[in-house]
Amino acid sequence: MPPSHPTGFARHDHGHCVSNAIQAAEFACKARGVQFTPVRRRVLEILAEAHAAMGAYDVLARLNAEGLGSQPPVAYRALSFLVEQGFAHRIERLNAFVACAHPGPELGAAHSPVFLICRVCGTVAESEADLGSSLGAQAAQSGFRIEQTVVEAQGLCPDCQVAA
Amino acid sequence: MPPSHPTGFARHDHGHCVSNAIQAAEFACKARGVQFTPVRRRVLEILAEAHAAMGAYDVLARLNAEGLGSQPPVAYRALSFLVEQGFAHRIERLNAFVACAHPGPELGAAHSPVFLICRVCGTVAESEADLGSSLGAQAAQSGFRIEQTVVEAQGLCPDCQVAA
DNA sequence: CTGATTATGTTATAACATAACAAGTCGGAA
DNA sequence: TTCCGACTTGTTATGTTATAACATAATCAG
Repeated sequence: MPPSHPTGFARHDHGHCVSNAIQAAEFACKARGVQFTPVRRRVLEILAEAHAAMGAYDVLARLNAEGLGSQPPVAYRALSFLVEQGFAHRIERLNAFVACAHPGPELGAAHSPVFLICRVCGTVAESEADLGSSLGAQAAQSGFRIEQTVVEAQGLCPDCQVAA
Repeated sequence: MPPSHPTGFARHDHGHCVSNAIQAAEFACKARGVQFTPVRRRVLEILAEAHAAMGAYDVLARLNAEGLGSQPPVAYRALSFLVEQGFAHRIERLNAFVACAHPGPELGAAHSPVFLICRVCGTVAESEADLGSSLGAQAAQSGFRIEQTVVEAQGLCPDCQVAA
């Protein structure tokens, strides 16, 4: 993917947002006493740079090219770690992964993100809309206790609407 | 799965709800001028009887046992048809399929269902909660046009909460 | 009947994911 | 220092989910 990509479909300084994400993750790892190893760091960088959903095998190909691992488990382990720590998210719909778009100091704090996926360009935006709470209330009425929510909307991003 | 399963986690007459679903689908297919072939009918029956999410290969195994097809594309084509027509839904989180729980005359009318997935027993309930509209409004503010929404919540159903 | 359309059968392979075990790394306790 | 234990990575093999591509058969309108 070329530089200068949308987050929430707005232009931004991309190199800056990548280094932000890495720093925030590094900080969070120290605070939690978990290791931010070279493979894990590099995978997060790759995701953040792409700024789009990437399949595990796409990530693996990049790692491989850099000598950081050549077998699927290497990529899946790093991705699982990043998802567990809240540094990245899995997009079920695409069998793919994206860097978390909210790399603040509270990175990884439980949030139930909403993803907007453009079906043309594949860009994924992480929206702030919090549906989890209202959904939880509704579900509680039927006696169901929600632990985790996946919300993924597919459609057309602003740019691709213009192009069409 | 054994008989007598929950919908929305409430007991109900299961045989009745299966035949309901089939009749509604048959009616809808006539109205739309599409074919409700034996394979498609049988796959919908299998899903409705299971009343839980089934993988494509589980469905295929059943078809195979009945001489209705032995190769993956047979199952995937039937499932795609059912999903397109709104007779069934795909659960992204599980890579699996369920019969639509709302087999009324307007079967397949665009609804953006919310699924409650029990992580213990695997039962899937289709909730009426409509988050799609509020989400669409939010997304519109950022210029994104939503065409389809997936909402899947994982947690504990009433029965499994008691058991725990 | 004929040709267009739609559905199914079949082979092969692509794409996604994990089990299981070996080997290396690193910090702290003895 | 040396050992141990926890964690991470390397590697092989395999399991699971999904589709491309092409051949055959059923259906239907004209």
